Amino acid sequence: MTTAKSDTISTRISKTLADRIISGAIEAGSRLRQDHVAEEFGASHVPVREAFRLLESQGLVVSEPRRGVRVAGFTREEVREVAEMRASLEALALRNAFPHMTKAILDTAEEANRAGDRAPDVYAWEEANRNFHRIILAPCGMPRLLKAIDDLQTASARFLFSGWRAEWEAPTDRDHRAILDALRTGQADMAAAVLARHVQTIGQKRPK
Amino acid sequence: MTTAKSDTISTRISKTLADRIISGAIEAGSRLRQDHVAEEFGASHVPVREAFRLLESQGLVVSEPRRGVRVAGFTREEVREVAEMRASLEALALRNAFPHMTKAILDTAEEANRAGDRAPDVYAWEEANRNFHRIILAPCGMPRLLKAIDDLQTASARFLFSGWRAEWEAPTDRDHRAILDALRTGQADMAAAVLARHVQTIGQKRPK
DNA sequence: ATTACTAAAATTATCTATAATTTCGCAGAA
DNA sequence: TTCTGCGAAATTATAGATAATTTTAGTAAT
Repeated sequence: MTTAKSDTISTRISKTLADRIISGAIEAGSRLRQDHVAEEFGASHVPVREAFRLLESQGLVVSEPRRGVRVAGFTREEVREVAEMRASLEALALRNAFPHMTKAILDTAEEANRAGDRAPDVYAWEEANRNFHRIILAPCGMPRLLKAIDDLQTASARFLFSGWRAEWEAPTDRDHRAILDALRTGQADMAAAVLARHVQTIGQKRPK
Repeated sequence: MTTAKSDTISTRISKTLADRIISGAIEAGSRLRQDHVAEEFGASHVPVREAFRLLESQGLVVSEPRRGVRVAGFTREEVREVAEMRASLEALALRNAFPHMTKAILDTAEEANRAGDRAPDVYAWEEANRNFHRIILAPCGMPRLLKAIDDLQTASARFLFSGWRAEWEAPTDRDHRAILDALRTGQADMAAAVLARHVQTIGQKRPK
């Protein structure tokens, strides 16, 4: 949410646009015109083009050679694809994180989980949910994997905010607790299995 | 290898640099200076910057805000990471490709496999190997997944060419045949399991 | 009414120039 | 010798201008 301090103009533009795409402020399929974006941000279009490339690598826009970029659409198929990739990669990350898991980490994760329970709206809930996943996966120490998961989580969030899912229901939190319990009792494979199933359910709710 | 016809200058530059990084012509850790690259390609540095972003998204270079880009290094850890991600994602792709598998596809894969046997050098072998994997995974029809796998295969190829692995030994081909056999006899899970194990062995040879 | 063609407008991609930042080497002090 | 600070050179990042391509709109022909 908070774009933090990001030195270069391209990244600042990129993050702002990403927020808009994820929140649904810019709808899928609409064109992004570099001059207009540049003017809005008071910049030239060179950093805008680089921001577009950033967004492209996250799968938020698609770019055709001389025809500009447009916000990536997401069909039921694409949502399922992202969910399956997340399930696969998050399970992998969790199995690798397991040997480095400490009580402190699990406690922090539990706190993130509670923050989700207290969340007043879907945006706050999404942030807490994302934090929970990040906290339990980060100890794997595999940066490339974590980056990939992060991009997939962004795509998932986009889906979540799109209104396909009317309410963010409670079962997810139950899953989170089940994962923590499994980790606490040393059942790595069980935890990974629950996590994989948990992530996949995200792609199955409310087929529009 | 053949860069094909790629309209924009950035992509042409990007592909050429990618080839050099993969083949080891540019070694890990060395800086890429935009002016020098621009001069070599007879272009300005604007498209060069975009090419850098492309390479960054593939994980071939790392970029620090005002300090330029350098060729991504690969430690034993990173190689293992890529191998595990490949194993996980290729298994997922294969399970999803299975329902769409046809005899024609399997025959084409077998032909790619034979091409690997006939390969005169490691570069030709790598191309045949990559084709084999692509052919059996493409029917899954999940573009984002296939793109991710493709980038990981590129990283693997880099490792293969780096000389860590002295010779590209035969067991891989045996694995390929085992995968084809499992697919032909309808054992999807078996095929996926062999594929996952097969990919992981790539990261375990010759620890320098 | 619909299609095809042409010209104008808008937009993308690139180049050249400029500003800002970092790197590198060297001088001087501890 | 080793560390610190200053200044020049190199390099990155952005701006402004230009060329090339695509889109749009309007007109004429079927």
